[in-house]
Amino acid sequence: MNKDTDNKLKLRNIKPTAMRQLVYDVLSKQKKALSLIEIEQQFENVDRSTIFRTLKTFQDNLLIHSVDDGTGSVKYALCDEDCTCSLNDLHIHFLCTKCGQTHCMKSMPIPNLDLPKDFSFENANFVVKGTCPNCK
Amino acid sequence: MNKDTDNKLKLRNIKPTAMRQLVYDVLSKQKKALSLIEIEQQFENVDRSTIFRTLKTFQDNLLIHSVDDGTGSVKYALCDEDCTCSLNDLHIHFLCTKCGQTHCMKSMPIPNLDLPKDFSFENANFVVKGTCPNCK
DNA sequence: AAAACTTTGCAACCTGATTGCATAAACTTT
DNA sequence: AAAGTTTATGCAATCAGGTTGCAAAGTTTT
Repeated sequence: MNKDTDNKLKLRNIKPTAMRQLVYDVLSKQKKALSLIEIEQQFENVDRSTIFRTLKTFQDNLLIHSVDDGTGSVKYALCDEDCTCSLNDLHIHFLCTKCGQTHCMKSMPIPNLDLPKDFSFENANFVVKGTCPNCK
Repeated sequence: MNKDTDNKLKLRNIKPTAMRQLVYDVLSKQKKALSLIEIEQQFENVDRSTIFRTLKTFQDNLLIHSVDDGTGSVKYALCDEDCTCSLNDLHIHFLCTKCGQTHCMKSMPIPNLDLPKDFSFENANFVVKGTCPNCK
């Protein structure tokens, strides 16, 4: 029962159940973004749908954001504490084609775009693929 | 038996079977990118796996490119005639959140990026979401 | 036209995501 | 603190898109 985790959840108006604390802790221990399955594998006997719903709750409350990196499974990563999941918080994600890890490039915001007339910008998913420093 | 389609396929070293001509024609009639399922629905009695393999052949031979727009189904669109599916040919795709259509923004190349040291750039998928002119 | 290769159709399967429903746990209200 | 209400969890089942194995049909080569 981690007091710190507890607070992080409460700050986002998420009732800190045991399950949620566990999932939060898994995410916070990782620098990379994790898939539902990867999170599931961190536990022995936790049901997939529970984690699924936990992640949904987290995402609805802006505690985490998701990335579709094109590998077929959506990845999840903690947001920064001041994140509101709005345009300013969008950033590039990097998928290493060797180790398969997906990194949040929080220092690289999605670039500004001049969309053609009458196209509106709401959101964006920008995934760069290549080799990460570890696999170089 | 369309002579023109026939040539387009041959130019890419694809044997122009009836099936392939049909799939090509469906793609060329559309401005937007189409999913496997959407293509399947254009026909009465064509097997999904055949279309799947047709698309694979097309993609292997650089006749089409695919986009993962995050909707859960990969979309396919014809490449330009001079496309080599290399970095220069990468462009932004736009997913309209109202009509669900995915457009190739061929006039909008993927912007240049300064990746942190030791990250290499191989490829990128940049999908912008918003409202398209039709749905405005 | 026989042999060799390619394409197609069918059925089956896989994986990740998602839902329905019943039980369990946590809050509320009296 | 008991009864009632809401919320969270676990299990089983389902769904959708993607993908493969295999045999039949169609092509090409010899």
